[in-house]
Amino acid sequence: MNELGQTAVSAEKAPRTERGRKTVRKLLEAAAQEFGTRGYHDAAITGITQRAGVALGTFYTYFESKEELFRALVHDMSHATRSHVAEAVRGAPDRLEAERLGLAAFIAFTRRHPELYRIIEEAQFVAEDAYRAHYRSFVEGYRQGLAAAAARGEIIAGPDELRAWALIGMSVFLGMRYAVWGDDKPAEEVATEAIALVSEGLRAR
Amino acid sequence: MNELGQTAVSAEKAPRTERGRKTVRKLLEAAAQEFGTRGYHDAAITGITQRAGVALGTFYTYFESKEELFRALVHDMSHATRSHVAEAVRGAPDRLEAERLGLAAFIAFTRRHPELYRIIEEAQFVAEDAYRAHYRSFVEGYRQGLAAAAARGEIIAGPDELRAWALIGMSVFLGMRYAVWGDDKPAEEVATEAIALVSEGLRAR
Amino acid sequence: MNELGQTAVSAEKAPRTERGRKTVRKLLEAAAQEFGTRGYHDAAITGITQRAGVALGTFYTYFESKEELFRALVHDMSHATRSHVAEAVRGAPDRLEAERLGLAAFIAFTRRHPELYRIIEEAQFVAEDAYRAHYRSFVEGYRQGLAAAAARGEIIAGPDELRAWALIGMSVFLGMRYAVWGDDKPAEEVATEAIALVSEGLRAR
Amino acid sequence: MNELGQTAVSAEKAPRTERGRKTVRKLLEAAAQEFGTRGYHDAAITGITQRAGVALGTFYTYFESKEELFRALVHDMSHATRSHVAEAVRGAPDRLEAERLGLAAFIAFTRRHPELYRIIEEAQFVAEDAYRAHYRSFVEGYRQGLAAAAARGEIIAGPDELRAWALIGMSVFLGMRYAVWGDDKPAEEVATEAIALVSEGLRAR
DNA sequence: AATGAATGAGAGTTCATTCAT
DNA sequence: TATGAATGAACTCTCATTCAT
Repeated sequence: MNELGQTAVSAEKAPRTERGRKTVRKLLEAAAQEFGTRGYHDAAITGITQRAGVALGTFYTYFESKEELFRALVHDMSHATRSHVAEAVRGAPDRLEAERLGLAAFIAFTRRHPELYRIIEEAQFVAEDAYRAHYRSFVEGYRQGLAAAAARGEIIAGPDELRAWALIGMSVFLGMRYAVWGDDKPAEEVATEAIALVSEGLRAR
Repeated sequence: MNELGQTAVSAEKAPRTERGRKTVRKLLEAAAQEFGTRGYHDAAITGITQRAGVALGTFYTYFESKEELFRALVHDMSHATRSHVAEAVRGAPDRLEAERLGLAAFIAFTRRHPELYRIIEEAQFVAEDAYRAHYRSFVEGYRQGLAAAAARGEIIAGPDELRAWALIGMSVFLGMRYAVWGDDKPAEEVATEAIALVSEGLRAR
Repeated sequence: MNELGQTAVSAEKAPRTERGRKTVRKLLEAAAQEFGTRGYHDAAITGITQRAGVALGTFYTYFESKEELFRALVHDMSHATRSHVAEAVRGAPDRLEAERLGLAAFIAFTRRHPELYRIIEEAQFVAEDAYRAHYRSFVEGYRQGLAAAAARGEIIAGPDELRAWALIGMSVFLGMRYAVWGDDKPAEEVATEAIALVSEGLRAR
Repeated sequence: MNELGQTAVSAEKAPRTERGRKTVRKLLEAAAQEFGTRGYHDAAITGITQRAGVALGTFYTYFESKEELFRALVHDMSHATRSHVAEAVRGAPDRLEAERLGLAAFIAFTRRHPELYRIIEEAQFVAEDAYRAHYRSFVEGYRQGLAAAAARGEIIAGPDELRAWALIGMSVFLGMRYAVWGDDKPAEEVATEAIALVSEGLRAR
């Protein structure tokens, strides 16, 4: 979440001074709170500017519209989530361990930033293209990871894109259940149990 | 979708004649269209009543508010989805085949009724309790199925609730990708490939 | 309040059977409750028909409109109030005692039927002509009483109409204060003290 | 009536600039017209904003709701009425003359501002607490005046609160009859005759 | 760069009244 | 006589956006 503000606001409205950059950052942080807790439609521009401690008009000094800001936020958060997971995975000895570490990191991150989860998921109904772009990126990275692992013989070969969607769907729902709705199971444990499922499979031997 | 109207509207406003029941049904069908295509917030009561071919006020003869109707719809659709899948699974020779049949049915159903998918998922942001109730029911049924199969020795034992969440998350995302967003892979094939993943696992042997 | 239904509803809609008359009476009683407790604008026709235990449409079998019913009620209640006071005054030995008895009766009556007070006063804003007619009748009777008493030498002569308005205004406000808002002083006492004021006057002698 | 705007609107919505204060004043004046001539329920927000020459939304920049504005108006007008009467009474040689001057001023004021009379009386049915507060204040001032006069020996002793209610009721009804409904008797004359009644009393001597 | 007053389209909701049964 | 479904005009209130200062 320290990545907020990375996204370029429209050239026209980009802040030109340090003071301006600071205001933009305050607005983005306030917006993440407001959208995350009240949802896109109940969020009010005045709510955002009040949280940010600036006047209403200031919002439009830096953003074209409510939706544009929301998109910027989705973009930032997509990046934040994906890079957080990628970071956690780095240096894993093999793909299955990478899976486990990535999932654990995702659960833990979602637990710390549930508003981020909400914003991304709500994008499905507010800025569908941004939502699709998020998951396409996620899937593409995942797919490559699986393909490389299969090539290395660490996992069995299979339809990588579909497997990526399946594994991401699994992760998202586990995040919803064990990070957003409840925290009745440690992130590590959630990850270990879920990865056991997809590593070994269900079939009795 | 032929189940619409099952849900009791508030006793106060329940229709007392056949004519009334027919009107309620028309409104529910119209609402499914309107909410499904435009989303909750862009959907307008006038849009619903126009589709239904009744006057605006008629809506309020049978429903307390836009949100109450939405909840009724989520409830109906939750039921429709779950019973459709349950039906498809009936008579499967074993659990893994049941999984495959259930997933294929879910994908196919979602392909036929994408508005239903959208309504349920949007409930997350409009009527969260109804959304949670939907997935809790779904998970509970799933969990029992897994527990029974494990007891029969058809699948290996494991944390059934978590496995249920994982498998449902997988299904929902595959439905989104291969039913709502695209139909570039037959439902049967999606199901077969996904179930192969969770049956056999990823680990190379 | 047992006088309800005296007023003829419009000839067109007058009940023709005993059953019909009973329904009209139920509606009038229900309306007195509904208007008296909720006020004219918050009162709903459905509220009246529900209290009366009849269907909505039945209302329009006997009344032209909400306002017509309200007028009928004001008319009935004006009559009820005035005849109740007139009754109490009958047989008083002199005018000042008649004043006292009339005021005590008015306060006691208002205490038993605050909804009646409210309906008449609200008529000022809903059916002003009916309101004016009520007080004109009241004043006219009062004026005649004062004129006769002055002729008999029981009270000093003076501008009778104005004195009637003044005495009625006094009574209405005492009713509001000591019957509708609070009952912290017996009706008899209120009457005795108020009549002492207008009998003897304020001037120290 | 030149006191409009004294009442603080909710801190949240208070105008922060001179321009804003002017707009609030325009709205209050327009509202007094609209409520006074059409009554609370027939008054429309658009009617108020049109009279004020501002857009509809501007109303909600400064007021929470129609009712809140009405309450603000009742508050202002209560103050205006009471201070107008208090002003007229100042410097009266004795209490009975004060009564006469106060009543004459009240009648004359009501004749100039009948909408004010209507707004206060209608408050009984729209904002009863504000209505009660108005008369409680009025009575309290009155009661103190009577008690002081009795202590000075100008009037005979008696139950001051009840006498205050009685005298105010008398005044209000005389205002209704001789200021709002008709002006067929000069205010001075109304006051002189009415005060004669309560000074000397009715009893023949 | 920042402010906050002003705008007005648009939405949900109410409810007296009508009318077919 | 009684029912209750259907109607739609009317109204209050919201809030993203504009703009003069």
